[in-house]
Formats: sequence, structure tokens, C-alpha cells
Amino acid sequence: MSVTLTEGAVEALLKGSHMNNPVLQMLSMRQISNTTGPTRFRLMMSDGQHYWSSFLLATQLNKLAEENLLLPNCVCMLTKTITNTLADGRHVVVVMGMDILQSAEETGGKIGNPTPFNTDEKSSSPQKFASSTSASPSPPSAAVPGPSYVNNSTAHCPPRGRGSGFVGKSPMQASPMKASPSKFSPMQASPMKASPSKFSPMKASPSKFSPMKASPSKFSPMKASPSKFSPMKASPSKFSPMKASSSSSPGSSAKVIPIASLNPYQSKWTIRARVTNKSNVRTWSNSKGEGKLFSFDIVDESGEIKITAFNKEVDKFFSLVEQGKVYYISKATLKVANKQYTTLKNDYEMTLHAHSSIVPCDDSQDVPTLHCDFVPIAELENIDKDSIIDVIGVCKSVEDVSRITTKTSREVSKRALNLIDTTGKVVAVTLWGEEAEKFDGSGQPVVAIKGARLSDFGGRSLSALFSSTVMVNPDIPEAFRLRAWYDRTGYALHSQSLTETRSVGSGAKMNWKTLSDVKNEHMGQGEKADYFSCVATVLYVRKENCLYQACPSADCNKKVIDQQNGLYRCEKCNREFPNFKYRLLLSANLADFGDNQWVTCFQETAEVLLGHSAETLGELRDTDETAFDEVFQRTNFTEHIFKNRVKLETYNDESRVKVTVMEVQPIDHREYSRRLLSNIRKLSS
DNA sequence: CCCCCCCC
Repeated sequence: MSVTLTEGAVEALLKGSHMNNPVLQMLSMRQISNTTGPTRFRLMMSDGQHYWSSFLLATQLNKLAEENLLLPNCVCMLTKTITNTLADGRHVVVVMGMDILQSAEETGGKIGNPTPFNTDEKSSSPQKFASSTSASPSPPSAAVPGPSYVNNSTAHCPPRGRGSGFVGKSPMQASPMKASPSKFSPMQASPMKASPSKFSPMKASPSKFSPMKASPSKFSPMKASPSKFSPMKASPSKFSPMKASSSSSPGSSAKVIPIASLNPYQSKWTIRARVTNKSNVRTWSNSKGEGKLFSFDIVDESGEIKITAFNKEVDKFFSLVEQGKVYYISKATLKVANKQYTTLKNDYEMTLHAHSSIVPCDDSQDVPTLHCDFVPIAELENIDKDSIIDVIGVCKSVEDVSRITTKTSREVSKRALNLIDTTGKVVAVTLWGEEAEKFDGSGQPVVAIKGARLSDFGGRSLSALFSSTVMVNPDIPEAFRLRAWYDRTGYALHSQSLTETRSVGSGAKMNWKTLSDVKNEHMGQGEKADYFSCVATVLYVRKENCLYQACPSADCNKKVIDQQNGLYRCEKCNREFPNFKYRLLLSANLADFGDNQWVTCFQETAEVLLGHSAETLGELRDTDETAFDEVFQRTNFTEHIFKNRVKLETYNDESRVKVTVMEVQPIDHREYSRRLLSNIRKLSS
């Protein structure tokens, strides 16, 4: 087996040029002594031609060294790096991601005969990696200073306004300043390259949220309903030089960089981002001390990050930081995020300190509002419990708010909403606290939730967390699409909820019987009807006479008489109509392991069983008989939970038990297993 | 430096 080192990689990395996963050999490694913080490892890396010793292993990769995987002579692919220039001009390459391609043992020794890289050599090959520097007349980082610019943004940047079409992309690409992409491109800055799925603004194409068209002041301060969003119109390459240079941080010469490129190894930076979620001030008291804090999430075109302020910084920044607004932020401490607690897609989080700066930015139209990856509701069935997901749906119905007491004796308000999307599935989402109290479900709004937690209660349900952002009628394409879909067809859908309601899910009201039980126990032969539930297979659905022409008036389902003159007569309404509606009255033969039974399904249950509306079926029967037949063929041999009414009926001295299906539910195998398990536990305890 | 995320 052979590996090839990437010749020229040492030079390219030192210059900060973009390299696509260069392969280098690690020649030696030493531990840097430091009194505070984690151990640091410094590496000497070779590309076969040159070597250089100022490679610094990011602490999250320390385990590679500590577990003796990273040993002298091993060959590594550097998947994430960032080049920093120290005050004295020396370069340091921080290695933030690497794969060991070949162990030290396998490699056996030094590859090639590398010489120390001589920084003077760079002038001898200006073309080689110079695309990033040769054409750049002035350092793009020399951002236009001063807050005055920011405040005059509208006057200076009219093309960015609404109605200017898709101006974002091409002018930026055509910009002469583009010649120095390496200074700004999030790709170059590297985390994006290594994990595009996490950071790429392109990725979430159906859910790109985007430039705010409204002024931040229109943004609701309540996190439950920042109501102004607008479709993305600018290009994803927000951090082009043009953008960056025109977005200077007031009073700072540090360049505006994308959030995705932030890391603990750079200190001079400014980001420009929108607050998407701001917490209240909270106090804590534990063995380590006590204090107060608040945190907020921010987002820009490249990604998102959580920022926490403690104690004095709470006093300083709490009222300044507002939900939905955009700020320049600089001089905060980056640390590795504790994945246990964070739901944001960033390996790092930020802590404010005494010198941190947060300055409001008024020119914020192009800063996106949120990064969401909406999961279709039907998909939730296939996602693991406890996953944090983004969801959007029409709030089909809503519970009243109620107060509950937690296990720790705290009182809290809760309210459940039922969201439906175009998959036709419904899921219950619980809101808590103030969000539950203030939620207004009137008018069946579209509700989007970023960062809801999936629970397996009732099968599948969702819960809003402190870190969730709940948006009511967000101004985004997904919401418009859902609104249109719901108002046209969705509202009428006989939808199925992933969250089982008490009636089926808990088994509390269920009177489970086999079909032979029903007969043996003479069910339905008393004064009143009996009800039972069964799991059964449809042996046969009778397509003949399953549809009838019914009175078109809303509350009358009486069969009409075709007058053969284009009019239909309803005896009950004593009226003639020019039209009728189709209704279903379906006979089905159900079977379980021991018996079978003819049952009747009326409109609603028949529609669920056949999977089509009566209207569709009527039309199919009249236009496409094959397709009509197929609906019935497909229904045969399907298995469901049937909730039934059974009653003895007598006509002309002849009595027989009639079974009517009241409800058809899919068999939820997850719920079924859960019930089995809980029964087993009860038996064994 | 926190890390609460609840109930049926």
C-alpha cells in the first residue's frame, strides 16, 4: 500500500491557501508545556519536499496523540486547518481535523528527503499559490471603519433592498475585489469544507431563511412570534470581500468573518449576526459558586453559535441584546461546545468577557434569521427519540393551556398543538411556560419550531425546549406553501396523528376482543350496543354499491333519486338539486386468526380504509374503472385496528348482529411493543 | 462559571 504526500502542501498551508485535504507525514511531535488549560501538541509535518514544525494540534484532537495513534512517521490527511499569523509574522497552522491514513508502523520511516521550508522561497513561485494574494491591491481586512457607515446603510446600498431581484450573486462575483477570496471565504476558513452538511448555507435549500425585509423593530420581541421573514434572494457567498469590507465593525479593524470560521485559535475577529433566541436571566448556585447568566443564539449566513454572558456581562449586555436584531460582536472567548447541552450546529460556543464588544447593526437585511432543516412530519416516525429537529406545520387544533406540577414540584404551564403538514400526518407539540400561555392558535396559523425535541410519548410527539424557537406564521416559502396547501386541500384531509390520543394509545378505553369473542360473549345482544376493538385483516371489500348519490346539502346524507332530467331529488329535504355528493357505505369482511365478520363502514371510516375520499372514488368509478378496482385490490389484506359498535338488529322478525366500524387506526407497532413491554413489567413486578 | 427543557 502506498500513500502520496501532497507536495507543496507545507507552503500552501503556511500561506493560508485553500488546500483540499492535503496528505502530510508527521515527523515529530512535542507537548507544549502550559500551566493552564489542556495539553497542546505541536507537530512537525512534511509534504515530502518540505517540513515545518509550527503545526498545532487542536485540543479536540488530543486524543489521537494520547491514544498513540498519532506517532512520528504516520501519514495524515488534514481535513480542517486554519492558518494564523502571530504578532511577529510567524505562521502557525492549527490542525482542527485529521484522518490518519497510514500508521507509523505501516509507513516505516520518513518519506522522501524533505528540507526545512524556507519562507524566502515563496517569492520564487508567486504563481503557484498566489491566486489569493497577487491580485489583491489592498488588504481586504482593512475594513471601512466607523459607525457612520453602518447608520447610513440605506443610502449607500440601495441595490440591496427589496425588489432588486437577484442582485446579490453576480455583482459580488464580478467584483474586482473578489481577487482575494482566501481572506474571506468560509471555505478557506475551513470548518465548512470539512463538514459541509453542518455549515453550508446551500444545504438547507428548502429552508433557507433569510434576509429580513422588515426592520428589526418590526420583529416581535417575543420569541414565540418573530413574524417577519422573507425569502432568500441573495447568494450564499455572503462573505465575499465586497460584503465583508462593507460590513465593518464600528471602531474595529478586525474583519467581519463568518461564524462558521470561528475557532479558539484566532482572536482578532468580528462577526455580524442576528439574535435568534435569547434566554431570560437565570441565577445559579452550586458548590463552585453562584451567579447569574443569560445566553442567546446568533446566526449568520454561514452558521450559528451560542453566546453566554455571566454576571457583570449580564448587566452590560442583557438589555442591549434583542431577539431578532443584528449586532457586530467581537472579542469573546471561544470554547469547545458541550454537545450534551447544545442543540446548535457548531463545535464551539462563546462566552462574553470584560472586553467583549456588541454593537447593534442597522444594515441587517442580508443577515438570515434562522437555519432550519424542517423534517416532514411523517418522517418523525423514523427518527430516534430525543432527536432535536425542526418542524413546520399548520396548527390544526390546539389544547387549552393547563398547569402541571413537575416531579420536582415546580408548577409550569403547558399547551399542546397539533401540527399537520403536506405528508398528511399530524404530530402533537407541547409548548411550556410563557410560550404556552401566550400562544394563539386562532385562524390555524402556520407554526415553525426550530430545535424541538422528539419524544416517544403516544408514539411520537414533540416538545419545545428552552433552546427552541417557535415562530408563528413566519414569512418563509415553506410557510406560504403550507398555507396554500392547507387552505386548498389539507384542511379536509382525514389525517392521522403520530401522537396517539388516549383512546387508542393508552389502551384505557379499549375493549380488546377477538372476532370469536364477540360471538361467544353474545356481544351486542343486550339492550344497548356494545363496543369493541380488534386487530384484523381486511379479507375483502365489496366495491359493488359502495357509493351512493347523496343529498348535497351540508347536513343531509340521504340518498337522492335521479330524476333523469339532470335533477336529483332528496325526499328528506323535499327538494330537487342539480347535483349530488358521493357518499360511501362499504361492506368489508374482516378476519383475525380465529374468525371472520362482515362489517359496515360509513363515509369517514370507509375513506380511511380505502385511502381516498368518496368524491375521488366517485370520479374514479366514472372515469377510470381500472384505477377504481385497484383501490379495492390494494385494500384487501391490509391490517388495521378497528373500533366497532355491535348491535342486534331486527327486520321482519329476522334478527342478526350488525357490526359498524366507528374508527380505523393504523397498527402502531412501536406503541404495540411498548404496551406489551409494560404489561410484561407489570406481570413480573 | 450554566446546562432548567417539565405533564400525560
